Amino acid sequence: MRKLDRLVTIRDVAAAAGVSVGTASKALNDRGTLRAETRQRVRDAADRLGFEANAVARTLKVGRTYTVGMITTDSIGRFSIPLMLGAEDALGAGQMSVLLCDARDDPIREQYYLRTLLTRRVDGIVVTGRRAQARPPLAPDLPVPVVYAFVSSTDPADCSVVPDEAGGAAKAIEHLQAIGRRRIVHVTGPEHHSSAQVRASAAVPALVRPPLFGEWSEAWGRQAGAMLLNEEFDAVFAGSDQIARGVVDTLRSAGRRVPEDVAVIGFDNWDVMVTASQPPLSSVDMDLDGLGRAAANLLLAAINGEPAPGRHVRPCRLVLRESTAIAGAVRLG
Amino acid sequence: MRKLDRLVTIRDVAAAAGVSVGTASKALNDRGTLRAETRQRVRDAADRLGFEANAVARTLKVGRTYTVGMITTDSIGRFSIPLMLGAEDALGAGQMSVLLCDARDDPIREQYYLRTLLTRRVDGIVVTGRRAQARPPLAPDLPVPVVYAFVSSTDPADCSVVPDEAGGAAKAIEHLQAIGRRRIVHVTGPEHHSSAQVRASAAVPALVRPPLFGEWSEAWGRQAGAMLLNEEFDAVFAGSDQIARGVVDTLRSAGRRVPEDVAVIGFDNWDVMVTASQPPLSSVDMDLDGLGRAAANLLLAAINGEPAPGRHVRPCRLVLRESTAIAGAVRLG
DNA sequence: CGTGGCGGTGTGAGCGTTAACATTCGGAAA
DNA sequence: TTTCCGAATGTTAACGCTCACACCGCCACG
Repeated sequence: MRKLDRLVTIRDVAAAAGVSVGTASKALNDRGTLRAETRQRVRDAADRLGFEANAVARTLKVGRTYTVGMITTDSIGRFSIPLMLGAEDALGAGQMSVLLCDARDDPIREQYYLRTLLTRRVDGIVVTGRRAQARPPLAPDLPVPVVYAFVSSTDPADCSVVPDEAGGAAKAIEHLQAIGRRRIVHVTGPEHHSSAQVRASAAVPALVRPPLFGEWSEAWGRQAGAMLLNEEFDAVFAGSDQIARGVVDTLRSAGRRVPEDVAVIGFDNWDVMVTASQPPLSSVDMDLDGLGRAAANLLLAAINGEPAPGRHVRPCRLVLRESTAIAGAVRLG
Repeated sequence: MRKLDRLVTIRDVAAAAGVSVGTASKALNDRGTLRAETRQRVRDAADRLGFEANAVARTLKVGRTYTVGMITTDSIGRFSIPLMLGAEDALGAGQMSVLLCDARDDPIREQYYLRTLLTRRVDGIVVTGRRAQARPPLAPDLPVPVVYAFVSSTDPADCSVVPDEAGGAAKAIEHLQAIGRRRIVHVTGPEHHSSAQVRASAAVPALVRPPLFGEWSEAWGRQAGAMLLNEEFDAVFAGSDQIARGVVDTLRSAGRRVPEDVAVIGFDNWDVMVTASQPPLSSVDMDLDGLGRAAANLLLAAINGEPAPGRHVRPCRLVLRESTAIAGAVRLG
């Protein structure tokens, strides 16, 4: 009796327990008034038959899928992952499942996925990923709430949650100043990239020379380091950990000591870079995991009828390591 | 008329087109025999009303969800991502959507997700992630096919698809020998990790000294490099790109030239490491993307009633860069 | 002129579940 | 004894869609 050719339904359970489907439903969902003995009998039958309620049928009846779509605009990369995980975690706690869609920055793919998600009647959508600039809204007048995480929508009425990159940069600068550095330089990514711009703008009042814009790579960090060698400076604020590492490598092989001669702070707090660098890098952490979690919670709230439109800015955290550890200074992490 | 308080259903479309629901269904799905004019009229009505077929209802009727679950056993990391993307891509081409589950190597979470997926009536499940060893099956007697990607199941009857790590290691060794190196050393990850073991075993016949087991980190690479400095060798096969980079850094700062004095090959072909290293690293590529894609296709086949049980081994590719580029030798990618 | 066949369309059951409503039955109150 | 109430359970109509089948003309053929 254990094995059927089809999956076991609530009717099978009801029959096995000698009750009607309605009663079985009540017993399994703790609704209505039932004798404790009956309830138990139904549950035993369900266990015995290996019954798993069909979420599809339930969905059709009650109108909610308890599923959200997650569209990543850039190809899923180093930034999307913590975001996704944070979001997935927060959503899972809310009994939500996540449909994964990798749109690869291709508008056609994105629209295709959007239709798929709507067809599947997701309760909401979170859009994540890195972008050089804010992105246009997914589509106008969607029947479900949408939250943008890390990327922000160009429509200020959309709900976006983003890190306070300017604030993070400011923290980095302040720390460098706090350990006595006055001649700070900034080397970062491409000027057309809004992250590079925002971080640079926050840093510029404290800089001893104009920011060096380039790429987000270690190679560029090395190159910039070499360019700086005949200038006078005692601190580098880098736009990314990779850049920072490149800079550090060049400086050290040119005989400069880090942090004694030059203190260095990176950005992203990417474990691989930050710990492998010699010395380990102080860095600005955007708390992408928390960002994903926050986005998920905003989405859950919106689904429950309490939308929070607008740009939500979350603080960055400065993580200190040896690359800014001067004698007597605090050292963390 | 455009906006209803509820989503527009096929009845609305049928009514608007002046036909019955059955006819509307046929028109929208290209079934049965219909007058071209009728078909068009229905479609126009559907477009006009913004109709999106309810996949949930269809699923309930036809019994297939066109959804698969993807469970990552380790927390989603550097290895899972290309796997996931490859799988997602291949599945998407088969009209399948992917439910993402991050089990974080926690059996409780894994079972929870498994139940969720079964409840949602997924058509199949792919299990991905890195593991020190083969993992036990998800559960016995699942009603849907399961494919393990990268990890393999301890049950040989399960369908797993894994990279030919031994073959990859052999390729690395052969290449080193082909460029004339005879005194090869191997430094790799922890001995209890099956990847380290397998790769080392394949390399050991060609080695000039026993493999150095340690960690999967750059720091260990540096440490091992230092340990090797007073030995005689002309090539290093590293168990990972991070280790390789650590080794290279140490060797170079000790005055050894790479590749002239010592040729170095890494493993994983992780872009960030491989290109940032100086010189860029030759490396063994496990083609994780292809692995994910293959896993997805095996799953699709199994769903369509053509299971391919057993361990499927896929070849690795050697990617050559400057760290093994001796004068006159071929240089790629 | 009757009949069969076929193109075109409508009808209705059913997928598995839930929830509103109906029914039954025992016991307490009148 | 009748009546009524409430606890316990049964019945059934949805949810939106598809598919097998029924139906209805019309034309061709015998």
